[in-house]
Amino acid sequence: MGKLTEPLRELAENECGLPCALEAMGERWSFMILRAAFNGLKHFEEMQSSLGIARNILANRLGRLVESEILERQPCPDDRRKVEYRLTKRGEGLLPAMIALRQWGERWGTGVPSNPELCDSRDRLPVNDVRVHAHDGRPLDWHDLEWVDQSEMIAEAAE
Amino acid sequence: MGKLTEPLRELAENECGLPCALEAMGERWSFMILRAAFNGLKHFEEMQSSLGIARNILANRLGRLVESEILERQPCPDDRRKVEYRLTKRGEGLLPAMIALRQWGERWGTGVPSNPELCDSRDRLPVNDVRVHAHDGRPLDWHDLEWVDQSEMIAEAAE
DNA sequence: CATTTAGGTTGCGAATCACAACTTAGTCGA
DNA sequence: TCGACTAAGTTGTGATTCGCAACCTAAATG
Repeated sequence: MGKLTEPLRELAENECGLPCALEAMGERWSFMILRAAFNGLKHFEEMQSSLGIARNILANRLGRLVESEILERQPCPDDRRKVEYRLTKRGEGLLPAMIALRQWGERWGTGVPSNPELCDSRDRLPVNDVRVHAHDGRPLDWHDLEWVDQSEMIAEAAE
Repeated sequence: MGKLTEPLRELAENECGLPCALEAMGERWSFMILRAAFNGLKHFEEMQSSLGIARNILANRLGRLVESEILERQPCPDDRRKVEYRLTKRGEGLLPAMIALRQWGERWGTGVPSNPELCDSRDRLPVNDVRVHAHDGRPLDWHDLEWVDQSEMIAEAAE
């Protein structure tokens, strides 16, 4: 991933999904709220007391997450005071990013052995570390990566 | 991951690597600076002009990333004005999280087809989507996950 | 020796955060 | 049916942080 010609580097940096992801999830608390949602918390008061976040900030973040369609806001029919915030498919798509971050924090953070551990519910064995994998499943590191212009690939294939 | 008994839920939320990861990477620009580092940018001015970030903010972030030992700050011997910021192993460990975020942004963001594409340099084929995998390699989704208390597992195994 | 470059620092107004108090609508128990 | 309580916010206020521009210092360059 160090082998960039100049025009490619420009593209790689500007036409990248990262800024877009950060626009939705880059603010303080957003990831903590997402984690709470993954852990099954659905209500404002639940999240507020669990996270210890200020109420106005929580209201603002929930609003933004709903706007980004990461959460879905639905008033409860049985108790009309309550509101349910539920993960959308888009929100569920953030699972790998969240777990990768969490695992990094556990690996390189305080060195806590992390208990309870995240497991496959089928066999209750711990999940693998989240990694980048090649097309054929080989795990890849930074130096195995490269930016490839797909239009060039098509041109090459045509030769 | 919704099947938490109350004490387990407490643990899962408080004894979690996520807050620790966010302490290091949760501020605005941190991930963009990390991406720049992965793309081979090493110098202050390079990053500043590439990212369009304010100089004081960049200085502050680089300082924090060095403090967190995600980047390493080394004065260049050949030109003693220059300073090199290099990824540490700890910093490289953030690759999966960054790629996962980037892929999410590409998938759910503007819908841009993302060109150039991140590829395995060995065969120049696009990498897989970053996912959570079980111990045996099966890809897992949110509902396949569960928190397991390892001390309980040991107790169970002893039976 | 004057100019340019690299990597910052400083000052200041604008935006965001955090804490507490208040509000509004709906529920519950007597 | 009425007072107490709960859920989900909103408002006000001070403390932080952000972003921009200008400035600074040491080193290289011509």
